[in-house]
Amino acid sequence: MAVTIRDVARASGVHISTVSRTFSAPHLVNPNTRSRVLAHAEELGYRPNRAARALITGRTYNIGLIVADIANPFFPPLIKAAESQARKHDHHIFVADTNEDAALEEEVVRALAKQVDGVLLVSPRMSNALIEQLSREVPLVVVNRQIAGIPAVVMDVARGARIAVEHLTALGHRRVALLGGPRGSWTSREIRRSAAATAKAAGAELTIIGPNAPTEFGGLTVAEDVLRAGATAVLAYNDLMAIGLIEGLLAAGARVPQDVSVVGIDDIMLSRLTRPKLTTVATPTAAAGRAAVDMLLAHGDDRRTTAQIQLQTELVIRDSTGRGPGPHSPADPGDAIAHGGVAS
Amino acid sequence: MAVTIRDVARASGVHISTVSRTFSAPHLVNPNTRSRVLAHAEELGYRPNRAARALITGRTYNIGLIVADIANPFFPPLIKAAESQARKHDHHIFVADTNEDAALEEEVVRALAKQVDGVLLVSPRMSNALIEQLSREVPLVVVNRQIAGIPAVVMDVARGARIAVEHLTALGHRRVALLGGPRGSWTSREIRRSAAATAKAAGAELTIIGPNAPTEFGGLTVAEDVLRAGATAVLAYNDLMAIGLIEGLLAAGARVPQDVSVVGIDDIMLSRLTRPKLTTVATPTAAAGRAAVDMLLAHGDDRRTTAQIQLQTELVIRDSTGRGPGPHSPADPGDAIAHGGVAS
DNA sequence: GACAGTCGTGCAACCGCTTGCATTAATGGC
DNA sequence: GCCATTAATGCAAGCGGTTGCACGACTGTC
Repeated sequence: MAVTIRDVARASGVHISTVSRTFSAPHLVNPNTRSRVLAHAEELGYRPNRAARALITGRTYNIGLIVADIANPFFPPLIKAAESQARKHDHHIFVADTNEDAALEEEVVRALAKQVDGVLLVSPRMSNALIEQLSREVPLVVVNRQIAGIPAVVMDVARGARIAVEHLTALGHRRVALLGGPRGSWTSREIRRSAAATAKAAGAELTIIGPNAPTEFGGLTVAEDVLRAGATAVLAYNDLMAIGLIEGLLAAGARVPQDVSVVGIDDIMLSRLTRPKLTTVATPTAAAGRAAVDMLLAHGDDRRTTAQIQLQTELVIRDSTGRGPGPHSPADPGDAIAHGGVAS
Repeated sequence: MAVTIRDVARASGVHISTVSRTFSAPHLVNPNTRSRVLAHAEELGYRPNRAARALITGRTYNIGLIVADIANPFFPPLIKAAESQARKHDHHIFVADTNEDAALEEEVVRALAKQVDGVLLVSPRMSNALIEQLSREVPLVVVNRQIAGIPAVVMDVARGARIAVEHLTALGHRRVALLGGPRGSWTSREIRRSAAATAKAAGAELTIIGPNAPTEFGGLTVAEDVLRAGATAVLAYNDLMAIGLIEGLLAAGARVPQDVSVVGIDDIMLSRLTRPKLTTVATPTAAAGRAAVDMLLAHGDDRRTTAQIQLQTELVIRDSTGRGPGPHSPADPGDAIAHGGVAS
């Protein structure tokens, strides 16, 4: 039913190989023949079947992109950037959502493996060992995870967490809570490690709460734990949790930032729109999407690239952080700070 | 390099057709042979190549899903629902983002056509004529558009718009503005038609502003137009625009809802989190995603299904709407209304 | 005018898998 | 004990393309 290369060949009075070359190696066919073939192809509405081509060339011109949860506003800008970058190279993106489920991740990678030229694994939840194994089955670029020998794009969340905690301690906070992310998240571990070190250096106490679901609900449900811990400041694994936490705190009668300061991570669009506006660590998600696609496509050429690139993060101070009970650093004017500005 | 059916056949000492049948028609092969083949397949790590299978069977077990803008929070829940529904039927979803660009939509449909069993076209921007033409090239289910002869899932936004406008006029608003959506949007036309009729019936004046980009920015930039038009109430094409509008109004010194009431459409997650919380028309996006996948898969069986299903919408009254200058209906208690409740 | 070198095209194998048909062996009926 | 069934497997064509190789027709050179 669909029009194939054979139909075009018949109409143009040439062999199928000539039609094939008209599309995949035009310089090899006589300009006259070429235009005749193109005319017939156009007329018949012929479109090369990429899947059939892939069978023999091994190139599908598709890229798989696996995320934990599309509905988490952190991912769409990354997906969008990856998609438009892929399109520039005539590739398409196959997006899959794994519902934060490590087992599903593995299944999806395997299912996609044969129909894509490579897979972008964004914020994976599975183990390093499994990722290494999968990377032997299909070219893989990992985002938000660092594994020796695997090409990766990571955000410098360690620095982000450090600056966020320094911001809080400079404001005079001495009891800080950290809302951990989901189990299996490399980012969450990085944040925890960095926040702990920074808090210690500043002589502040850090209470770790979690792991938690990286959602608004995950933040909402731990509001009581935060209050019970006596924390006056909180760094959340991501903005969604931070926003949920603020809801929970307000519902429990605590004021933000007067009673409790809250810092998120990601700087999703939402963060500018809530009241109070969220102070957060901005991560360059679109840049990460583009970079990951570029790495994957470069990957194809000089086989076994294992480059890893790190993107910078920035603290964006808005309205959800203010002075704590302790002495605050004179360098940091606290609640008199410029709102919405970018620090560091 | 990848292990194929031939490797498994060799290892098991059977013909490739037997291996093939072990996977695609197990009842045709002797249980002993089958388990031997399965054991060798497992050992070698064999996975059937779906693309190769598709070449001959015509079934790819993939579904294309095309949205205007993944970063618009309206879409992710739909995508997520579609994906999990597709997975139940062992299908995968190919997501593409067209950047609100009608020309790109066409290109993407054509590019996907051969690698999917069908395409879900969500909130298309292209013309009906073009959609009809494409539906001859690949099974298509359209979401948020009604075209004779094309299977579709639509939300009853006409009713939603009517109830929203009735809500506003009942509160005493007599000058209502409508922020139109993007050009090419069927939903936008439906809303306009319904809102106009409802306003007329209620003796209110309706000013149409737009078309606009269906984004926060699109709403932000028309805040001045709204004030200039003297409207005391606004119905926006979607929540994102409504939220942007509120920002713009606040920035211009107007209070919401005291000076201007704002109603959105979609009930995206964000709407519960802004201040004031947004009154909006909830659309069943997840249900739409599931329904669309079901229709597409059913489509395959009894060829040429042209069923169209309509999903209901509901007004969710929150904090962005309040009394207007005119007499308000006693049936509607205005700003004393239960917040967050679901009306109608 | 003979020869080497291009250029353009056709031929046929093949990518990994499915499937109609042929073949063989085992089963059962009488 | 013979024939008709049935079950299990092999054979080979083909899905829609790509590509190495061969071949013929032109070029230009001397």
